[in-house]
Amino acid sequence: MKEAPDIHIAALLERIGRLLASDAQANGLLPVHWETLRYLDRANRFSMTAAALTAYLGLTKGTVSQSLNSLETKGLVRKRVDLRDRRSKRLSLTAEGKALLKNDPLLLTSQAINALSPSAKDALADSLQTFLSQRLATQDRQAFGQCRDCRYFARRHEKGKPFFCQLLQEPLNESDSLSICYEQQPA
Amino acid sequence: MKEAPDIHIAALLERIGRLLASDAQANGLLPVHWETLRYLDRANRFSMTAAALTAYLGLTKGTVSQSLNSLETKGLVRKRVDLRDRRSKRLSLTAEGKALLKNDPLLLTSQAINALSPSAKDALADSLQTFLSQRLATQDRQAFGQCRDCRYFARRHEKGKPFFCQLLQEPLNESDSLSICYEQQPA
DNA sequence: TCCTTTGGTAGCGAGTCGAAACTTTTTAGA
DNA sequence: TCTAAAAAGTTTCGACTCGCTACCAAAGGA
Repeated sequence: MKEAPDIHIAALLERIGRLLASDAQANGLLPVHWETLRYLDRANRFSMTAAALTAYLGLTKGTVSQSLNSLETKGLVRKRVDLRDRRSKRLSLTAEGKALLKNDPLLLTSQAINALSPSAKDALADSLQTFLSQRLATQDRQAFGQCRDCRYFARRHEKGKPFFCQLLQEPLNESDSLSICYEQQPA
Repeated sequence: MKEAPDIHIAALLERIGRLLASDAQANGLLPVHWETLRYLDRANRFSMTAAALTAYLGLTKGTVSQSLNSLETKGLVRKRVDLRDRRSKRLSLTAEGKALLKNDPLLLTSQAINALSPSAKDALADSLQTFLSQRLATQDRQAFGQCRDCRYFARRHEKGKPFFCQLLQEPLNESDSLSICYEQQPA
């Protein structure tokens, strides 16, 4: 590996992407379904909507609506109307949905990662994260980073709800601070 | 980035894969079409068949057959029956197909890669290559590596055709040695 | 009040994709 | 040599994604 032209790395990323996508056709679910379940598992309460999911996946509203219908029919996702904004519906994983994530085909991929050396892993994670941010920024798409890395994230030093979102004016707990957020803007 | 758990890296890879796939819907072509054009551009003469492409993409024969028909109708790919083995058809890119590769959406990705430091690039290429080989091996799938990295690759020190394939008993030139091959087995 | 924006749905058409059945050609075995 | 199995591709079918357009209802301004 004496040379590493950019186009070669790009081709590797694309090829690996396809490989993972074809692995993801497990348990009768399609790749986009797995992505949806993972998103709902990791997103905070402000981001559990079809609109946020649409932005995350980079698809159109109609497509996402259909996928969610399919997942709801399968009993993996639940939709409830938001009482504050009655246009919106709040999404959540059902117990079945959460259970299914234990069989996430991504765990297979995770094992192949395990074969890398610790330093290679760190470097890989760094590079991929940088690349992803870069790529999303050039398309004016949200980063969906962790809450705690957001410019609106503040510490209040209170028990139970030690953090605070200055954008939504909402208290945050430890778990919130680790979730990914639709509104997140890197500090 | 103090921690880099395997599952996190796996999720990054999957997310980036989807991102690239949605970019790849350019020029009216679908992601799998671009992958096909790129494959035919990089494969050696022993690997320009639907069967090899099927193994490369990890899809079924039927699906690939349909994709190729679509590309042939668009005038990007040509099919000709192989005179030695009349079951087989030899694929090739048309002039239009080669020209279209100049607009490969992968070039966009390539630019985002460019933002990384040289050392990060090298590390990234290494890690991705290792990961890909690992992943393909566990599924008993071919590596599709470069001809010159194959255990059947030999040097003959003759002009014009300086190399030789000990598996297919065929002379190879410089260009052959750089192509990816269906039969390739890492040395 | 009117008008725009936002969140979501419904229907359409194109096309992937897997599965299975099928044709033709090649190869291996008795 | 005859025959059976394997290999290369094609075709058809059904399920589903995905973009697109049109649509509806709620929210927010001017």
